Amino acid sequence: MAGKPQSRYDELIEILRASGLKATRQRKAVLLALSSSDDHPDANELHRRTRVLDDDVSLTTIYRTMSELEKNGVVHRLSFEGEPARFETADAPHHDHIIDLDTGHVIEFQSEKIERLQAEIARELGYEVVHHRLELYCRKR
Amino acid sequence: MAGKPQSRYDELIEILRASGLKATRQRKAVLLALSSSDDHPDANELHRRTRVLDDDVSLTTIYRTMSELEKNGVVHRLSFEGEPARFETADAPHHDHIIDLDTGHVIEFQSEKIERLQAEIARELGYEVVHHRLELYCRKR
DNA sequence: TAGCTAATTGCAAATCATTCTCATTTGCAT
DNA sequence: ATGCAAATGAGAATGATTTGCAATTAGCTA
Ligand SMILES: [Mn+2]
Ligand SMILES: [Mn+2]
Ligand SMILES: [Zn+2]
Ligand SMILES: [Zn+2]
Repeated sequence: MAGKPQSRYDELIEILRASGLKATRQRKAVLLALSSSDDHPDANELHRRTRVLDDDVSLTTIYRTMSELEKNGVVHRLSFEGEPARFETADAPHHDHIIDLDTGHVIEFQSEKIERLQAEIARELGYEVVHHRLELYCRKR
Repeated sequence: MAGKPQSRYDELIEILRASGLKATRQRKAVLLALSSSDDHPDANELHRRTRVLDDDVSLTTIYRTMSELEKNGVVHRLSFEGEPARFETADAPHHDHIIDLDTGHVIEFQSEKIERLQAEIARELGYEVVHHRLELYCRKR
């Protein structure tokens, strides 16, 4: 019986185990790299960041790990217009994104009202929202 | 001086001309195929439908025409999770989409409230919404 | 109507992101 | 320490979309 995780490192191992995955050297590095990121890296960028921590992790493993963790709700896959997929850990509370069309910067926001309206609209049509995607492509005013 | 378009056919020609494009046999066929569709075909499906009208149009031209018309706001490109891009004419009033996760069916909806909230949120952050994307991935309840 | 020319087209090759194959390695339960 | 299913890296494969280029054509002008 495992006790409470004693360190960040043990925490990562626990997250992986909880997802039914072996806590490999590579996965620990990828997950540490992603959870240390406060932005939304794509696979290549995440690969670069992971290599800083452990230089022997392949891009293939980045993709595989993201897919596995996505299945288990540990990470979210974002796909903005015409760009390769980006990733973020799913530990922060739900939010949606504003994409600055000029700079490419991504800003997060939350709107309880919008969330409620979405559910309402779906319900009226006989549906229940499993998940959704809301992106605002904007320009500074 | 061109008068009012006399037929559906002339209408298409006019739309193309207004976009600064030559009204080629191929483009007329693609645009007719798309504007006759009441769903959201992807490039291959649109290619099939176009060939019914004119059997000599390449898939490349489908892609090129969609890109040109998208630039001119005549068509919208939709990209749902993990699927190839789909297209729709931009003549209908703005709406967003519900994707039935079980059947793949796409349902359209409009919510003036949500649209307003989006603009409001962006404004508060110093932005103005150029366009957005709202997709509800749902299941029947 | 004929001729001109830049725009357009089809085809094949190229790109790009992502996935798959498979031989080799490794985590971890016993 | 041992065994084996799971995981990994390298490279090939895939699928959607774009691009290069030589041949064709729309839409002027004369
Ligand atoms: Mn985010
Ligand atoms: Mn639609
Ligand atoms: Zn949301
Ligand atoms: Zn909308």
